[in-house]
Amino acid sequence: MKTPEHRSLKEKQRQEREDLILQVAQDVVLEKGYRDTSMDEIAARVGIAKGTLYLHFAKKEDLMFAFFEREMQKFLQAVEQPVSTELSAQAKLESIVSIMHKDHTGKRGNLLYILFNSEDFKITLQQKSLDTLQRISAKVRSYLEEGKARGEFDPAIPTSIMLSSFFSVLSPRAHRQLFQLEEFSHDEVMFFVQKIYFRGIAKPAIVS
Amino acid sequence: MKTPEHRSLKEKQRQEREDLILQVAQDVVLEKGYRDTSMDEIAARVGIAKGTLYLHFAKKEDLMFAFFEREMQKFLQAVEQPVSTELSAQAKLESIVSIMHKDHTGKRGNLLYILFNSEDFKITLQQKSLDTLQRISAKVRSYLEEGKARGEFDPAIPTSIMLSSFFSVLSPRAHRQLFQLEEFSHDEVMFFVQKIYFRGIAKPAIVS
Amino acid sequence: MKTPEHRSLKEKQRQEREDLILQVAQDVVLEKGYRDTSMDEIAARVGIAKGTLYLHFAKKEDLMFAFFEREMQKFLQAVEQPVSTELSAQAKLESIVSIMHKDHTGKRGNLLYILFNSEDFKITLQQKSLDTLQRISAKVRSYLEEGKARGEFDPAIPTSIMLSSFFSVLSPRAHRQLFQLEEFSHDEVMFFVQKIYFRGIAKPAIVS
Amino acid sequence: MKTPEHRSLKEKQRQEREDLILQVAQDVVLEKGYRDTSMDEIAARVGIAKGTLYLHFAKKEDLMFAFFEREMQKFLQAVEQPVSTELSAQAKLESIVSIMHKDHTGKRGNLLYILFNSEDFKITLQQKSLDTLQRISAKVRSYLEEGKARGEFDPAIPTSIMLSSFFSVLSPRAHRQLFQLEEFSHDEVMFFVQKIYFRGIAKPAIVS
DNA sequence: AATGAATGAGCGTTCATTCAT
DNA sequence: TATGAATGAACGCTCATTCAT
Repeated sequence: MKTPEHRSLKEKQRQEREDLILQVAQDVVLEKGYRDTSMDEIAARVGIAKGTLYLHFAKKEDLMFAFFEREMQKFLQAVEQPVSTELSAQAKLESIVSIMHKDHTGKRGNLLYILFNSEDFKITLQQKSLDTLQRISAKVRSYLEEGKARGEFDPAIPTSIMLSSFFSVLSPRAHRQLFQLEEFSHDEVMFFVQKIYFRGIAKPAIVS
Repeated sequence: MKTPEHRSLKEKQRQEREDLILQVAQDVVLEKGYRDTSMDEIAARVGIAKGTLYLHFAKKEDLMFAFFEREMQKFLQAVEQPVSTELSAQAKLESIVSIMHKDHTGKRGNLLYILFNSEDFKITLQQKSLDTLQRISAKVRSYLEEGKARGEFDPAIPTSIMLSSFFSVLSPRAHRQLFQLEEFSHDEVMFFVQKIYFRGIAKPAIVS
Repeated sequence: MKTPEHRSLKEKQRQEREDLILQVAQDVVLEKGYRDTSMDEIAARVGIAKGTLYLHFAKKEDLMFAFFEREMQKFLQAVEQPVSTELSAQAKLESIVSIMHKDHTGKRGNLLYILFNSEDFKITLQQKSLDTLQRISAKVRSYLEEGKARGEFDPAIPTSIMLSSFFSVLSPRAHRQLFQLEEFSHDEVMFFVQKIYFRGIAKPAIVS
Repeated sequence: MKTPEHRSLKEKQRQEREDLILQVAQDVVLEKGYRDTSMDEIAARVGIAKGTLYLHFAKKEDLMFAFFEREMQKFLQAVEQPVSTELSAQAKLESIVSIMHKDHTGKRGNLLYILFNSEDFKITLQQKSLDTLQRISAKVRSYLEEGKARGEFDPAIPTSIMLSSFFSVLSPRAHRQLFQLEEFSHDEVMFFVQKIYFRGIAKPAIVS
């Protein structure tokens, strides 16, 4: 007899397993990269048969994409969280940076980076909607524009270039070597990097 | 009869072929990425047999590494070129940036990026000496220190963090999307990015 | 409480489901062929779990064989239907041809053909009794003999060869290309094919 | 040093191996059918590595198609051999039948039949040109038309239907059971089958 | 030294069959 | 009894590497 309890138990177990698969996949991808991560190895590490993997994800790419999308969605949600309009544009952007760096081990950032740059995965990424990524970009862009309008940021610098620089210099991946060296704490690094970035885009004082 | 001349002639030919192989490998990797570059294709494009490739490089990774190393050496030589000591630290760093971007198509930058991030190659790279990369870093670091000493750059920001930011925000790859969109020219982009970076690390004017 | 009624009710339901499975299997095999018919799809279309399929048929081949056998039985029954003895042998054979072609879409004929020629199924077919097929053959053979005895058919042609020719030229599958082209109607095609066949085996007029 | 002799020796060996592969493939397909013939098994039986198979044929289908096309080409050539115009249409068609039955074991006929009817292979066949098949058909059709014009065959029967019947009743496959039973010799069977067919399509004597 | 045919481990994916529930 | 999640052997195909010539 099927009761809702049964169903939800099954569903819960299924979800747990799916999470485990994604977790293991993440580990392997971090170790070996996208191409060298085989479905065999993921299955073996999870402790299930290869076929079982395919009950959860129809293709290798789907597995990887599931992870990627899940993370990006979390990011998007955090980014689109309503923020007090009284905050400065810089403060709003800093809150986004802090979301990006929430994961202290940097695992997530590394993983997204690997997937984002993987030769094969790029195709999947293009096929599937880039919507989430674009919405994230759009939010950052809107804060940059707002900062310009408010006189915080230099209107002479194109917003696109500010945006591109934002993601390149403030992403967790960019400074992973520093984090590993442990010369500085994660927070210290980010404090200085943000200092550099926000000074860099700041509206220059008027020199008479 | 084997004479030294013979030997060196042979040796010269061998060297030339090796260069050709590396050149071709570069082209193919740029077109297809690391994993989709097959030894077959390299051999075919060079016009030699696949076996001959293996007389020069025992493994695919070795070939790629040789190539990577060669590019880094070129870069290092350019970077270590003596520069007029009268130049500002910023000017010296800008000349390094211009070396990084010398190649307008971004070929070299892309290539190094692909290899540097390539999944299997990472391991090779870690095993082999990172000496060349470190010497390049050291040079940039020395200019940064010099800038601090001269009062150009903010001594409050750790040099390591300046260095890490330098490579993340000023590398050709970082802004490849902008280059592709062709909203801005390559030079425009680099002009603004450098503006951001150097303002970002500049010694702040004393506020009384 | 298990009563005979219960048993037979259950048994009846079981039988109904088995028929449904066979019916569905037929549809899928016709659409996709033997090998591309998966147990998954059959179960899904029937609306039962895959495991349940295996309570009825231990192997895929068994299911297919059951189905094959059922069709052949239907055919045999039709063929063995008593016929007026006054009919000519040719008329009797023509009624068998019309049974073979009864189904205008050629469904049954196609199906038997697919199974009969299907690669893996061949083996099963050989292992299981070919009894039904032989009884059908025997009936046709008896009509051919009868026709010879009556002076309708040429006694100089061995009956085996007439039989073999009967099934090869009069089977629905043989002329499927013609049916598809729709240059001729199904009935037209069969009219002419039978004309060819029966003229071919007819007792020749005595040439003085 | 490469001499023409070397090349041609290599080429000869290659050709021999290719023939061997096709031979083995034929055996396996005859035993197991198209789908159940695995590249692994072919390689194992030939005594080469699986990869080597792919040096000769890029896809499983290509291997099968190579065989199919080769046989059909042979057939076409024989069929298009110039024939004395003085021969009757029937004699011309009989010579085609004798070509079809040249292979006494019937192996070739069976193989072509299996391929021609294989669910997967059909696609390949449709993609590749059906030119050869059509040219063979065209030849037979032209002889049938000729026979009608000459008063040999019945003009009341559509040529398409004669053609379809020709291939269904006169193909080696149609009577394979008879050949196996060895009740009659191959030639006897064909003698009678042709008798049936040609009588069947003959122009009827005028009945006054 | 140079060749390129041959190798075979490895890949992603499928699906008939099993079995704990 | 009925389920459907889990299995794992098998498939077609690729390609870095080897080795007889």
